[in-house]
Amino acid sequence: MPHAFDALADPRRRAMLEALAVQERSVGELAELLALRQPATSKHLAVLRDAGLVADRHEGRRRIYRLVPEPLVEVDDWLTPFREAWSRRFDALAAHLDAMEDP
Amino acid sequence: MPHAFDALADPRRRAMLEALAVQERSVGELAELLALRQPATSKHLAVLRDAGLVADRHEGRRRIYRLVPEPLVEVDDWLTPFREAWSRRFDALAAHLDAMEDP
DNA sequence: CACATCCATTCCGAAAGTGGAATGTATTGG
DNA sequence: CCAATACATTCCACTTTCGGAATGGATGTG
Repeated sequence: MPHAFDALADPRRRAMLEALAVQERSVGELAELLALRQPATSKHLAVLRDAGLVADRHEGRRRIYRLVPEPLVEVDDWLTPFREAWSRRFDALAAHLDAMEDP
Repeated sequence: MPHAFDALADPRRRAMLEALAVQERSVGELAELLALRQPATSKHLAVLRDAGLVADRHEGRRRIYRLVPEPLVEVDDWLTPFREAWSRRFDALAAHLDAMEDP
């Protein structure tokens, strides 16, 4: 089972997640949205499912995929130690701008 | 030039960024920290550099790498539309727990 | 000026990711 | 029951990625 970061490396898979964040969708709808063929779409969805980022249910002969946001929370948590690093940057920039305004 | 998400897919590169978030380090120090050989370390650093996640400067015959957090801000921004999705989940969970406490 | 150190780069071979075509399976419609 | 629809899966070629070994360049040291 791969990590969420592995699944997020592909831009089409990120686009799938963006689409699923709006509403759940079938494989065919996702394929049309991303201009992908059906097998490629199913394979990308399998990667997302293995990473726990999507889940699916059956509805007639269609398969409806929905977003599972929990792994993205882990990504968000991973970013936490870095937020301090870039807030330091913004603080430095703000101080610099203040110094420019103050003659 | 690859996207930040491509660089983040590898766990060792993520560990490098974590180490560089604490302080800047030379290639040799990173190699020892991650138990990688020097060429492998340099290659991973090249990926991070191409993604704009690190920068380097020369200090004698050593090369010192430092974190460049800006691309991580983009990752953070990408997560924004999803935060609503998982806050909805937490709200639903909280409501559920409230209902359990309330007989 | 040798010689060692620190690192980037190149050249392999192995492994993994990706798309297309074909095939298999379950469900629906006639 | 038979054909069509909606997917998943398998097989195959192609490309990319990755590590190790070897090499080369630049900077110190004696």
